[in-house]
Amino acid sequence: MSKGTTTRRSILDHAIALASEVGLGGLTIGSLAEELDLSKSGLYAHFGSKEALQIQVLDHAALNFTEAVVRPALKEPRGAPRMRALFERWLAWDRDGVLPGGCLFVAAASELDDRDGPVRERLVELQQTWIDVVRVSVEKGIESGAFRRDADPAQFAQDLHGVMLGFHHGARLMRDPDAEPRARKAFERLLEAVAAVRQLP
Amino acid sequence: MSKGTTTRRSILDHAIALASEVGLGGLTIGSLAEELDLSKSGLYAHFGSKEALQIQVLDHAALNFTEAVVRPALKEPRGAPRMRALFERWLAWDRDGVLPGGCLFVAAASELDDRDGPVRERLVELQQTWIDVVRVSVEKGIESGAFRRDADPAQFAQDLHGVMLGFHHGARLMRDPDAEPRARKAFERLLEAVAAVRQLP
DNA sequence: GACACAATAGAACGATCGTGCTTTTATGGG
DNA sequence: CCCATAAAAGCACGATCGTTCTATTGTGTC
Repeated sequence: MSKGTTTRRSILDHAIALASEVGLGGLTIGSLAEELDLSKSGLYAHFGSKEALQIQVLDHAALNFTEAVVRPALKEPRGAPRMRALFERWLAWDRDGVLPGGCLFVAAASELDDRDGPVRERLVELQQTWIDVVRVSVEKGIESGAFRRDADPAQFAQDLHGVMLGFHHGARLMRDPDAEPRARKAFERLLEAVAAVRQLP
Repeated sequence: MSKGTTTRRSILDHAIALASEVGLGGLTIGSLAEELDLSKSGLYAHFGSKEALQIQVLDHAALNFTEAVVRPALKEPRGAPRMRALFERWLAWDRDGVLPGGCLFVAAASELDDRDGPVRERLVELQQTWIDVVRVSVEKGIESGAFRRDADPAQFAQDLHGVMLGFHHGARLMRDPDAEPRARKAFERLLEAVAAVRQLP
């Protein structure tokens, strides 16, 4: 791997950590360069603009997210186990992942939700694929008979996302130690609502 | 009302609108002054520091929120009607209130959730009183017999907050027109779960 | 209408922002 | 080892940031 790619990756690693705390807009070339013992211009040359840096930060975080949350969860069997893996791995990612400020996308979502431009558009794309992962997982659960035929996958996706955001708010901002068990309880109730009635043997 | 109080209020009105779009950190004295045809120093003199401005912005928004959401809802009868009023009025406040960027506290929460200092502390206080409004409303519902005795008010508060955040994400960032009906459905399910079994006459 | 004082303006400060240009240093294939 | 090229540094730019100071304008009171 060439030198440039190595340092670029190192920059992005630090950048996603920093952005998870101060937001994508709070990211500054100067502070990032200082943290990495690089010159501003040296760092800047890797991206060409702050906007390009922000987009690559989102992409880099999405890659990490896929590896840490999505891919392992999709190896679980369809139905409840897969949903539970998605949920539990997201919890772990937000709670004690590499990002000190928790899930970067939670911060980016409310930061960019009423701004326009390419950064917002990229975030929407990434968030849509995440929503789709959940939605499709529910659909597969229905097909395999684990979930009720009348379950609403899109509804489940929004509900689950709400549980996650409620957890993030309770745990991160309010520092409520009960936020996590409550999130688990809420998740289990969502799951019960879509679970197929067990066939008596 | 003295001149100073008038302009101060006008400043705060514009500031909460601006902050709902760009965040509390994105607020700048310069842009705010320009929008109000004031000099930077003239505006600045009203607050003495940006931190003080941010705190007053939060307080001002909380006052508006109480008037628009909490107070009217608390006039509704205990139980489901009051909960529904809290929820519906919050929806309206986030959807088409005076703030172009939606609920300011949603933006502030994920912006400040891993920063320290007096602004964060003030936000936590305000958010706690909101959470408490929901929690206590459930408790009153239990006392009045409208809700099950084994309902968990704190759990309901976090769940409801999650539904709201899920709606905000779906509607604001994803611009999904189905986010609102889904949020309503999620709310009704929360309500059903705590509703007392109806007594047969 | 004069006078105390509140409200606003004006100008400047050091710092930092994103960005461009030029030069130096490091890398790696022939 | 040479040398084209990649990577990084150095420096400067205009703009804007929050903040402070002093001066000017406005308001309300006896």
